[in-house]
Amino acid sequence: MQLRRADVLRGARDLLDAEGLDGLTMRKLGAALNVQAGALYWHFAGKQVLLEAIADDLLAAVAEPPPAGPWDQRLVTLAHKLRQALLGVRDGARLVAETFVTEPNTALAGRIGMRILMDAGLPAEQAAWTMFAVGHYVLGHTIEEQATGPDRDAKLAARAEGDADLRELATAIGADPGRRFEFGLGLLIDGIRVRVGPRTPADN
Amino acid sequence: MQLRRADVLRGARDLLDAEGLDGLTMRKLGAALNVQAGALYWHFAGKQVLLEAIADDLLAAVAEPPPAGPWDQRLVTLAHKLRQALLGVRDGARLVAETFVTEPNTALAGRIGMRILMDAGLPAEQAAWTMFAVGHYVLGHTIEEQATGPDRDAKLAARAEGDADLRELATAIGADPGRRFEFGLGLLIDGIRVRVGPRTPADN
DNA sequence: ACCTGAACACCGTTCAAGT
DNA sequence: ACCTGAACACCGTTCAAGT
Repeated sequence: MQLRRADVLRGARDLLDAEGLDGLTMRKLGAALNVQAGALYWHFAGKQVLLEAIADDLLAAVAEPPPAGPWDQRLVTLAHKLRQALLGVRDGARLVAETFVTEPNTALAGRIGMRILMDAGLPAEQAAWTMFAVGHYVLGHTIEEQATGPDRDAKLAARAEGDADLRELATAIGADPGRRFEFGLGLLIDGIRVRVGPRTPADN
Repeated sequence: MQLRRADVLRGARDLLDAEGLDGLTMRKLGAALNVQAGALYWHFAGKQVLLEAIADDLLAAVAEPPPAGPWDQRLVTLAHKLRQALLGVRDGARLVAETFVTEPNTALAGRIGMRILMDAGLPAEQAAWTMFAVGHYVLGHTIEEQATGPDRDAKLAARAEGDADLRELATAIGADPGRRFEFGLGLLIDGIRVRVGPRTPADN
């Protein structure tokens, strides 16, 4: 049974989950698919291209617009879908960060967010810049969230000895990432609201 | 003349600027310092440790608090210093993203931001979470900003054919990164203001 | 204390040759 | 059309041995 492009993609995702981004090598991927490493180059032009394909695959779920509703709710939904997409595979955020806006689906996600904000009354440029800000926040947050901290929290805690502020910081980073994400997203939404103007009853 | 730890660090930074993160290898670094690659392991336990040292070095400038003043102004100053620090070397943001909160100076920067916000009246946990959000935004933005787009803008522009929204997005990403950064930071600041409460004359 | 030389176990990528 | 085998030019890391 022959290898198809989709098989390579799925194998790469599995290997990524198992070994992390640094452990994902063409040779291991070949072995996992019972094929020589060189054979992969028939399906993908190079490792970089393969990584981009995985990244784009990951973001496919973000390519369709959230259901109608008030702009802030729609935007929150979009941001959550983006985070969930990045969390869909180990080191997903780092992977996307290294290929970023190149892929079709990233652009589509940006397009959708822009529409939401333009419908809310923002001019095109502001809408675009706002989406960049939201995207950057989500990406930064998720990279940190996925940074495997086997010793990370311990290291920070060790350094926090005798420094009340650092102790507080260490505790805060140990909190549920989902709630932290929500909080930061709320800051952005409130900031956007200042520019959009308060909701009117007509928005429903 | 013997090699000192600081020489290795400086050499690594120079090589990073010249070759980028992917081009920074122990062997090339050795060659640049007129030394065998193995010799570097006397000064640093491994490449990872060296990278972390560069990252921490980069963030040293952020470790001291901005001058007194209104909280929003101080926070903006801090965020700018952070961005400038990451821009201090090629791929600086990606580098820091891969080692993140582990380093002393990152923690110190967080501590400083926390103090600013607590002085402004925020409870400790909210102050910490707010700083994470600001940090994640800055990191995400700067990663994108440094993503060498030799073809990136061109790729996006090509895909934008016949899609007015995508064209708008492509134009917006071509804008001055500094102004884009400012805009997104402004969103966050405004969001924080909602929680801190409006400035009073006593803040000066 | 600091470095060399040489090895070990890996990489990504290419490409003739096979089927 | 799809893959093997084998090579090429690299990696990070270790470690005896030198000075």
